[in-house]
Parts: sequence; structure tokens; C-alpha cells
Amino acid sequence: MPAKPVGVGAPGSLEMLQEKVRELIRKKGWERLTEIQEKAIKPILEGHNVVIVAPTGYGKTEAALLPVLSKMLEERAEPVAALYITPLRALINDIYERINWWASQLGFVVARKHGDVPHSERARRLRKVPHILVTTPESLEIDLDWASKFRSYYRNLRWVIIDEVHEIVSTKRGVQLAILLERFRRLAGDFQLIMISATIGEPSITGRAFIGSSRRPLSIVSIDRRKELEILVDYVDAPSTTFWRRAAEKLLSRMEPLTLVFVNSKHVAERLHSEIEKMGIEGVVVHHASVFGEERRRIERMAKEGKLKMIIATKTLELGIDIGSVKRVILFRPAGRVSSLIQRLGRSGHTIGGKMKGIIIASDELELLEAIAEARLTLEGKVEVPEIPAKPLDMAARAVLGMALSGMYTVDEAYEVLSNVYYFRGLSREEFDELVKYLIENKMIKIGEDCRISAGSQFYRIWRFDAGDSRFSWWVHNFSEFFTTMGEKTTYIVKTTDGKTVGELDSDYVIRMLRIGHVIRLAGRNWQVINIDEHSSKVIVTETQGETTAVPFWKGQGPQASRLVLSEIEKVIQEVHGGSLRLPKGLMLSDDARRALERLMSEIKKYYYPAPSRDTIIVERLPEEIVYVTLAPEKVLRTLAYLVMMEAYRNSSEVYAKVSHYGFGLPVNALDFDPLEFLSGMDREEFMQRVWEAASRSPFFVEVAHNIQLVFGVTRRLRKSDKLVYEEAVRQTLQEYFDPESAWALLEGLRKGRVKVKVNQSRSSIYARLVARETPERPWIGSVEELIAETLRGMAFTAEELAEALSLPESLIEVKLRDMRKPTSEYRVFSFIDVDTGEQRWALVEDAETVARSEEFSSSFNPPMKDSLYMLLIKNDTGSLIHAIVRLNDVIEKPEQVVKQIPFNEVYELKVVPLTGYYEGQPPKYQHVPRSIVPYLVLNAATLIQKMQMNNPIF
DNA sequence: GACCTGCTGCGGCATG
Repeated sequence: MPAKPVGVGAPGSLEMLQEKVRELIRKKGWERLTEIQEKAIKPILEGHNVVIVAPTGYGKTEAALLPVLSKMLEERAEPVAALYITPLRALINDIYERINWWASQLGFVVARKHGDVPHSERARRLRKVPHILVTTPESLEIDLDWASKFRSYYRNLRWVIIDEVHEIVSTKRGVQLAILLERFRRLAGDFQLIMISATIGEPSITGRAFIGSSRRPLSIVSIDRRKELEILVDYVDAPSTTFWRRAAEKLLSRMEPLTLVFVNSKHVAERLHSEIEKMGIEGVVVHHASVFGEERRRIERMAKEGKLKMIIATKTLELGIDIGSVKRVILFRPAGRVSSLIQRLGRSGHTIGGKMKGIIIASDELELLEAIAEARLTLEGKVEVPEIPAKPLDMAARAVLGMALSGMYTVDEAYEVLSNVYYFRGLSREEFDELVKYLIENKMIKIGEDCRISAGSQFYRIWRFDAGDSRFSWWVHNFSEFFTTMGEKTTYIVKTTDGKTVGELDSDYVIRMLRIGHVIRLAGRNWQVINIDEHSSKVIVTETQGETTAVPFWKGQGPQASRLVLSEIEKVIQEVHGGSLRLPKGLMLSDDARRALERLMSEIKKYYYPAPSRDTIIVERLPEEIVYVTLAPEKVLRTLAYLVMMEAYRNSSEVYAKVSHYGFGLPVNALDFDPLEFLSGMDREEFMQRVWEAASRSPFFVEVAHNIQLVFGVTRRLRKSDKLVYEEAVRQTLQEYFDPESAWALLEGLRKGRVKVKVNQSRSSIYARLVARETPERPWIGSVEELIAETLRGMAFTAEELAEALSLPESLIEVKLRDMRKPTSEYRVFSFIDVDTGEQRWALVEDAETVARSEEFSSSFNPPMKDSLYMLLIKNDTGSLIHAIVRLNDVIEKPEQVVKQIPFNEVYELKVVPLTGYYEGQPPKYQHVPRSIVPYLVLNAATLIQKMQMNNPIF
């Protein structure tokens, strides 16, 4: 898009550019450069690494490009002299054209490369090597890892420009790119790096993420446009029955073509659009990732040609794709982050001296407060600082694999690359060596005689050249997929126990919501979930006549509020509870918003409930749930809620947690302890241990593990014994979804009295009600086996009792229990006879001693006559039979002697025959018994036999 | 936990 003159800036910097470049600027018809373009010239010409910060549409591309072209002329650049990296294919095509206009007239060749560029065009770059290449991080990785010929031209690399860097700095794509840049530095030396970003906090942190071992000074160039900004906060005032209609009317009343409406979900985009369509309005379209690509391009073209009135879009239109002149931007519901709000507002065009207006529409009272908080921060120039991932080991593994493919690195050199990358700050050589060892053991890499790393056989089993569509396992991938860090979205196949396919479910829904025992409706029938296998992405069901339990469908609440937004919300709440709200210059409220605010204030006054803050925990009893209201990031409150949930889960599998940044809630019925007492009673070590356990049992862990395990070469279900990978998956789960340190600090505050507990005796507050509306989160159960093992822990149950507790068919439980006896089972069980009732009971092998000594069951392991003799008939799985004669006293006093007499680790069948007294029944029999618990079973058999003998005294 | 993004190189041979 053409950069428009703004008429500000340091006069004279233009003169610093080469005459040929200035000539082109005149040819383009620009009288002046924009402020940001002027400002960027000097630091770039001086050879600094530079972060350019400005909103979309200010000509940032040229701000970076023109000085670089000037230097390219000056230094007679050789191909490939410059790289231009952007995260979107659509942006590449846009920018390629723009760069080409300038560069070709200066005698430089420009090329582009991404997955959609036709082969003919790709092949051209070897014959006619470009001076400037425009590409994605993924395509670049392919060049470095795999394109052995073209790679050599990168020795001439002198300039790298990264566009939209705020989009990737906090993601794994950012880690990937930072590693690639460091590899380029080994190849080409200390090139100059220019990063282009939308408004973000602390741009120097973003800079640091990518500058690696570069020794050039880092400069930040930015413009401030707060004074040009006006934000109107509006409100949809309607009962739920007419909400969508009124929301659509509201949008139309605010429309000024072209208007861009940002929503937080595809569902809402479609919902609003259908309502507008019903009203007979034309020229309004929907744009999100599930809209077919061609249709999206068509919409973008029509917008550019001025043929549309309104686009309702999700994040797809947040990035700098050119859609022409946008007159107005509306956020339907707050964005949760200031950076996102600024980025969205930045999509609207601007005129010299004119104010830029944005509108945020809230749909309930608390959203209204959030919208005000976000608007206030924006107008005050505050914005989130991006978070930089720390030491993601899967990315380290991926980097090693990439370097292995290139065949150019020794282990020492690979470590040197990573140790220069900011994302791997603190990665010790020991940790790295452990990783390399693991990768070698798993045959992902091998080390040659020349000490260089190359890819191993397991790597090529996973990423195949010929995978095509014939994927028979979830872990088989096409070779090209190795180069992207994004996990794929999968669906779960729903099958019956006899293998018939019923349908499919979205993996998000399965992992977050669906649990064993639930009844779902699919293809017009009711099905009970028997097993969920996240490894093979299958849900096993059986048809049931039972009613559908109310399994709610996915209804996310939208994006999470950032810590910055949250602390501003706290201030807004305090002010509202105090009866007066501060509105800075540039922030306006619509009449509807004003009325809603007054209503909220009068409700607060009438019921007089306490204001939530980060220093109070307000306990509120709702009919079903107990809610703890406090203000903290969702991750912090999830940490506390999960600790309580996992503790309650010991007694009730019906437990769940509801989490929002206003507090957390738990079902009253599932709690037989006081959560706050429980939480504040732990020491730090126990707390951290429990958080670790809770994270590993959360649905989030399943997703993280699934996404990272392959680069370590683990293709089967991840187990605890895969220590390195398992622990990394827990660590990343904790980092992304939990916040143990802040949660611990909150508990410390509670203990020391800084955080006060209050009980809301009045009507439940608007905050507690919001928490109660959240979707429940539940512990993840990987399989029925795991579920049974969890239930059995420390106890012994009959199959019938288990079936009752788990609400699953008894026949299924019996089949599973018989399986779980076997040595191959992850959770090993055994059975014994409950001598008091005659029933067969099951327990975990690891609990054998506990159960045998427990108050409830010791009578089944305690034969009255301890000097009697018994013969043990012991078979192993090959049919070898041995027998041994034991005296009960010895079994009780020296069980290890008995164990030693058995020559097999695994007993296939154990029979116990009495040698003392008359016994006419079948000898008790046990199958699949590990040698170590034989003594307990001998005692159980003897107790049973003696009881029968006493009941039938024959002499 | 809402949304979004990405994806073989190279040489040799046949054909028009």
C-alpha cells in the first residue's frame, strides 16, 4: 500500500540515502517520507540492529527497505544479500510486488518462496540467484536444512528484515526463527537485523530474542500516536432472547463503509452475519480461517475495490493484509489484551490531523468494565510486554534434527548455536548432552566418524518422503511437515466396541470436555463412552438406552485477559464500587453504556457486596458450587483450583473446577474438606509437588505431550518412564496453563494476613455468577485402566462396586480387570477372596501389603491356625510346574523365604492345597501373580480354607 | 484456551 506523507520527522535524513533511491521516491510521487521512515534511516545506515515499531499502514516496509537498498547499492551487494521474512504467505505476495517495484529499478533481482509458489518459479532462483528473497520461517528452515545447493549463496547474506515480529516473538515459530538466524550468522557473519513490529511493550526484549550473538548495537525506532486516538465504549442492552438481533442493529447503526468488525470466535462472526442477512442488508461478509481461502482472497479484493460495507472478521484480518481504506473499526466484545486492541484499531485508515476513532461493544456489565480498562490503558500508552518462552526442549531437539539434516554440525557446534539464542538462556551443556544422548538412543540422530550429526532411522520412519495420504499411524508424517512447528488439529473417530465407526468428534471437545462414562448423542442415537484413547485418537462407545447426560458443547468465554488488563480492571472495579469512575480524555461512553454502568453501580450499592481485588478472597455459596472470588490471572487461579480438584478427586470422580480471572468454583457435593484450609496448610515443597501432579493430570498435558513427543522420537503412548520428554511436557504445561509461583505468593499472602478472607452473606455477586457460568474443567483420564487404578488406589473393590462408582457396565470392568492382572499392564492388579462375604475383590499389586493389613480386609489374610501345612502348586506361562510345601508361620514371619523358593518372576497360576485337616472343595486358585505377592495370597487361601473346614467339621 | 499461521531440493530425462 502507498505510504502517505505525514509531514513530520527529522528533516534531512532523506539526504542520507543514495541518489538512485531518492530518485525512485520522487518517481513514486512521494513528497516526503512518513515519520517512521525518516526516523529509521539513520540507525539503519549506521549498521545497527533496529526494531521499527509502528501501526499498520505507516509504511514500515519501506522504512526498513529503502535504507537497506541504499546500502546494497553502496556496498555492491552480491546475492543473496537480503532476506525479508514474514509469517504469512499472503503477505509475501503483497510485499514481493512492493519490493520488486523498488529493487528491480535498481538492478536487483527479487524472488519469493513459500509452499504455494509454483515449482517453475522456485527452480528459477538457482539459475538467477536473487539479491533479495521474501519468505517464511518454515521455507527458510528448508533452505538451511535441506537445500544443499542454494544454501551456499547465503554466505553473502548482509541484511535480514523480519516483518510482523510481534506475531511470532512469543511462539515456537519465534524460537525456530531465532535458531535459524544464529545458524546464518555462522554461515555469513554478523549481518544486520531489522525487525518490524506493531506496538508492543519493551521492544528491546523482542529485539533481544532475535539478535543472538550479533555484536551490533540495538536501536528502537517508534512513533506514538496516542493523541490521534478516540475510543467509544458501547453496550448492547437487550435480554438474551433478542440479544443477537439488537447486537446486529447496533453494528449497523455504527457502520460507515468500510467498517471492520473484530470478533473473538468464528461462531460469533457467523451468528452476527446471519442476523444481519435476515435484516436484508447486503455488502456484509464474514472472514475467518474456516472460510475457504479463495473466498477470502475474493473478499479482500472486493474490499480493496470499495465494493463492501462491512467485514466481520476474527484474527485473520489483524495482520497487515491490504484491504484498502477502512473507515471504522469496531471490536465486538473486548480483546483481552491492549496489544490486540491497538493492532485491531490500527487497521483503520487515518487522515492528517484527524482523530482515529475506534468502538468497543460490550455485551454484559463486566465486559463493560473490561472494555473501559483496555481503552484506558491504550489511551495512556500502556501495552503488554511479550513473554519469551524459556528453554523449550522440544525446540532444542528440533534444532538438532534440523542441523543433523544439513550434515554440517558437530555436537559442540550445535550447542554453540543454541547457547547464543536468547530463548535457550540457561540451557546448560549437561542438559544439552542429555538431550543428545536421548536422541541417539531413540535413533533420531547418529554421530558419524567425522563427529558430525546426521539424521537417524527413526527420524525417517516418522517424516517419510513417501507418506502421501497413506497414513496408517498418527505419527507418520510427510517429510515437509517436519519444517513447521505447529501441531495439527485432529479429530477423534468414534467407534463401537465391535469396531463399527459411528462418527467423529473435534479433538478440542474430546480432550477438554468428554470423559469416560458420559453419554453423548451422535448420528441420532445415544452412546456411552467406554474409552478415550488419545494415542490413536479414538473414542470407544457402546449404544445405551440411558438418557443423554447433559454434556455441554464447547462454549469458550473468549480470550484471556492479560495481567496488565487485569490490574486495570481491578482499579476500575474499585472506582465503580466507590461510586465514581475516571474517564481519560479520548474515552467516551455511549448512552447505553452509561445506563448499564449506572445499573451496575446501583446493584452494588443495594446488595453491598465486597469489591474483588487481588488482596481478598470472597467466599460465596451458590446453589451448586462454592466460589472463591478474587482477582488474578486465570493461570494463577487454575493452579489453586486444580490442587483442590485433585484432592477432592480421591473421593469423588464427579469433581470439576470452573476458572476465570474473577475467581474459581468447585462443586459443593464433592468437597469434604475446607479448600482454603487445605491450600494454606501445605509447605512449599508439597505445594510444588502437587501442582506438578495436577498439571500432568490436566487435559492440557495431553495436548502438549501429543505436540512435542515426536521430535524426541517417541511414537507410542508417552509414559512417565520417558522421563526427559514427560517432564518437558509437564514443564511446558505448567508454563502455558498454570502459574505456581504467583499462586504460591497468593497463599503466602493468605497465611501472613495480607490477603483477607471475606464471606459474602448477601446475594451472590455478579463476579461469582460469572465464574459459575464458566465451562467446567475436569481431570484427564487416559483410559478405563487408569480410571480403575485411580479408584482402587489404597482400597479393594468388587467389580460390581467399581462399575457402580465409575458408572460403567460391570461386564466391561470385569474384562478390564482380568487384563490388568497381566504382567504387561501399566497398572497391575490382583484379586483375593473376601472371606467375610465370599466375594472376589480387586486391588493394586503395589497396595497388596496395605490392603492385607487394613482394618477392613485383614480378616481375609489372617488364618487362625498358624502351624498348618500347605502345598503350593505353581505354574509358569510355559507350563512348567513346581510345588512347594509351606508352614503358615513361616509365610507370616519370613515371607521373603517363600518368595525365594519360586524360580519364576511371574506366576501364571497359583493353587493352594491344605495338607492338614479335611477339605473337600476345590483348592483356591489365582492367576497372573507377580512372585512378590504370593505370600499374601497364600494367607488369603489358607484363611478361606480354614473357614470352610470349621464350617464343615467332619471329625 | 479464543483465534491464527506453515509445509521437499535437485538433477536428469522426455517432450514439444
